[in-house]
Amino acid sequence: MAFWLAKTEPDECSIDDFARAPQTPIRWDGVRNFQARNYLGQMSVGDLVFIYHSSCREIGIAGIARVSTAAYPDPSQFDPSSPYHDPKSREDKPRWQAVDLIFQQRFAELLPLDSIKSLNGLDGLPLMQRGNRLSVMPVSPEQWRILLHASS
DNA sequence: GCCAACGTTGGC
DNA sequence: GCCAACGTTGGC
Repeated sequence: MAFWLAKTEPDECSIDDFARAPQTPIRWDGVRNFQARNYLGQMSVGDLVFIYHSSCREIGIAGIARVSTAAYPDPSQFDPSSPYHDPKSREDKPRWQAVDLIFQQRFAELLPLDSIKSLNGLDGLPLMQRGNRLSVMPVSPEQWRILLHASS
């Protein structure tokens, strides 16, 4: 089993949206960065994903979701009415992928970015680098343990 | 294939 | 709302 971190703007999709319907998978779509897409493609059913709230008042890790469906072509790329539409994508040659995530856990308190930055042992996690824009990233088992421990 | 211009991300 | 960082686009 592998570990990941995925960013989201909570106005769009937050940990509360997962918690509200804990049995209902949410499609993680709209990823339009090649490196992030490649990581999506590496996700397996059962992998755990930190849900990170970005571009909002309380920035940080809000909880955990679980991969319920591995990567498949992101339907929004074919939809001209979607903000994620990509005219370069074709049904027989999709450029972008989505996964389905399902609720796992909501942290009692969000783990703020400030706290994350003060932790030791997270060197190399792209989130730690200033100016980093990667929206889906791998988390090593050790990094996962450190972050999970800091959240409680 | 270089690189300037442009658009987007995301913390502050 | 600002702006630094950085990915993408397009002219050459």
